[in-house]
Amino acid sequence: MINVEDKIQELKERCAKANMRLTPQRIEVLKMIASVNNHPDAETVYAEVKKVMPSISLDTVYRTLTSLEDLGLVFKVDNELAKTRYDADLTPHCHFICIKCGAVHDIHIDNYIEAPKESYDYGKVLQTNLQVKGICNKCRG
Amino acid sequence: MINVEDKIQELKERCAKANMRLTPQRIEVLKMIASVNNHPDAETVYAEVKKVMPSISLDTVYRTLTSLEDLGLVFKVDNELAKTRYDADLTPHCHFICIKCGAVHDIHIDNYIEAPKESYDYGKVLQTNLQVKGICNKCRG
DNA sequence: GTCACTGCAAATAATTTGCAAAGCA
DNA sequence: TGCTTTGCAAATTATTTGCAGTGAC
Repeated sequence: MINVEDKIQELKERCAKANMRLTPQRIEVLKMIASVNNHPDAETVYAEVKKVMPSISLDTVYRTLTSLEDLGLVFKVDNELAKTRYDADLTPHCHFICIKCGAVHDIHIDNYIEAPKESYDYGKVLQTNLQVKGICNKCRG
Repeated sequence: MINVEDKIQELKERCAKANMRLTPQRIEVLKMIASVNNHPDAETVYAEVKKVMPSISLDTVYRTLTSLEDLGLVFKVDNELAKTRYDADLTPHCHFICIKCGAVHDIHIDNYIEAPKESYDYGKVLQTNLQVKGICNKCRG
């Protein structure tokens, strides 16, 4: 379980470091995401935050989520890329995905990645993919 | 490297089994994806296939990609979900993602997932996530 | 011959952006 | 006070869908 207070503290520090302002909207959005254990989308975050801050707008939620990701406080689940890309290589593999520019690099690994046993409880397993997210050398400058 | 001819053979067999027709559009789209080693998006596939089949339309490419995914011949890279979802848990973890309904389940694992050494050549690593794709029990019926 | 598939055009839905006002540092 | 951020509304962009004609089986 995530400690929400710690998260807010992180936000405070990282905003200061990045010359970004600590607005009540950012606090509420982060608080919401940190306190649920599912993976809400922007609309869900919006609906929930609206309960305690009725004046917030959906586009601020979108912008705030982007800011929080830039600060490294939240991550997208399976959706770093704007456009959907396809791969015909079905063997388990590994991708490095840049969260800035969306570049995808194949990473070749010797040892086979196996799906955890628990996976099979959820349904039929078709593919496993270890994704490593970060900022690529080009975007780091 | 993927053997394109084998892929087309698979397509033939799976179409027959699924009562789907083996159209030249499906053959060309699959041939294209199987023969490149990057991860093209729909627009790129379209541009490339248009060279050998000028009459093909972009929406057929979209529909074909969906069909190929249903047949288990191609997979989406980091984009199974229509809406972007966010997660504030930054510890390496594991998700089961249903390619039909988009449901996301956390999978709890004991052994830490480490990013392959090669990852660090591509840039600064921020997060690792093992994703297991498949069809959840609900969608299997 | 039948029914799935295609191409066209129009619709949809998520996300982004320009701008003026507001508020954190 | 100055510059980042917000809310509003309008725009953008990837993707989807209805429909009539076409072609695989």
